[in-house]
Amino acid sequence: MASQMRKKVAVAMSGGVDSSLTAALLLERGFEVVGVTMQLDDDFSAQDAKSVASHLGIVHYVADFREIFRTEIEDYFVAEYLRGRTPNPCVRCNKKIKFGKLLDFAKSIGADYLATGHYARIVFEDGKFKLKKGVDLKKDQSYVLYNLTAENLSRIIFPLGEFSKTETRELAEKLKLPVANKPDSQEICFIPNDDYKDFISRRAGDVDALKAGDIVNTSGKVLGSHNGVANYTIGQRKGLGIAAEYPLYVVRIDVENHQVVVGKSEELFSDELTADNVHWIYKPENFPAKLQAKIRYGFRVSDCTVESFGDNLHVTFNEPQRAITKGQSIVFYDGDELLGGGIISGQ
RNA sequence: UGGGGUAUAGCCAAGUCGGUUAAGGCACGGGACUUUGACUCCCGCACCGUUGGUUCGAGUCCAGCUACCCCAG
Repeated sequence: MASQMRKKVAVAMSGGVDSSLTAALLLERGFEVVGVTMQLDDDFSAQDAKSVASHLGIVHYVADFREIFRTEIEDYFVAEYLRGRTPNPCVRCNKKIKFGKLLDFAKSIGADYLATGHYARIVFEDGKFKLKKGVDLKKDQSYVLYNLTAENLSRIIFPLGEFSKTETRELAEKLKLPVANKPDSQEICFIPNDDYKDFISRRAGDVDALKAGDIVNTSGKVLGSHNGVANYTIGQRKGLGIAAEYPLYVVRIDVENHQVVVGKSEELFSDELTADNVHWIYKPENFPAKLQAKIRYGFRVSDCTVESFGDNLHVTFNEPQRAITKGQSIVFYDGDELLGGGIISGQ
């Protein structure tokens, strides 16, 4: 009888500790677990994931997402930088790939759920699934998940949301997972050598945004030169090469004039911004709405007032925010619950 | 080619009445942090223009040289 069948869950296995432990935990909970590793580029190895899968005795698949990853993530990543913006590829990948394409794949192989090693929680409360911050606030990854839908939440499991990273490692050790001591992944997964500027120039070729120009202060005085506006981001300090009395930061990127504008740290603050590409898991019933928001991953939340204008949002912060950056995501919370977010379009 | 001034790390700049290890900031390099880019934090980074001299001892005094700056021509 089908009703006697165990629930089947597909676990996104990167080969790291988090996703490996995720699979192990779900197995312990009695799920039928299958592992899926996404192939995102040509230089790819599912070696670790396969060895973990075999260690756990589960079926393992490789899903070839190279093409969609290239067009939806890599191309987007490059295009945004060329516009003088700073994209967050992980946010988009979660939307388009992990909880888009991969979730579809999971369904296609008959899985009831998709599980990942994210540090965030899905809680059933008040008759609905809510996305909440991970218990370990230092490690909380809910920020990159704001594009999930309420419907998605009912099909996703984040077993690590209740754990701290240390607990994860200890458990992985205890379960003798082959990757228990593997270092955390970092940087942009599709960029080798950690050199995203090189990646952009190789992909973009000979374009204006990669041509040299002036670095100027807010009064327009030329202080130095840069090798392409696409190589800078708001709030950046390193790499300007300009000796001054105080540290200089990028305060504006002027693609039109090929200029990078720098100024003092104080000049980076603003208490408002606009956002588009807005997505609500649960849209507030009334606007303006008093919420908390994060301007970037790994940052603290700040109280703010959100107004909605058609497809756009206007956000006013109680406290000025430093280095509001176009292309980055602003994510809204009501306490521990993530309600939605959008992409910063201006300030 | 008369007079005056200054010469300390890539840049700016402290260096007392000469005395073990030459402040600091910026920049730069390395590391930590990090499923984005950044920020932040930690560590590193000078034989004091040059040549002699005076001193137990000189970046710190004296002289020559060199460079630059200013005022005069």
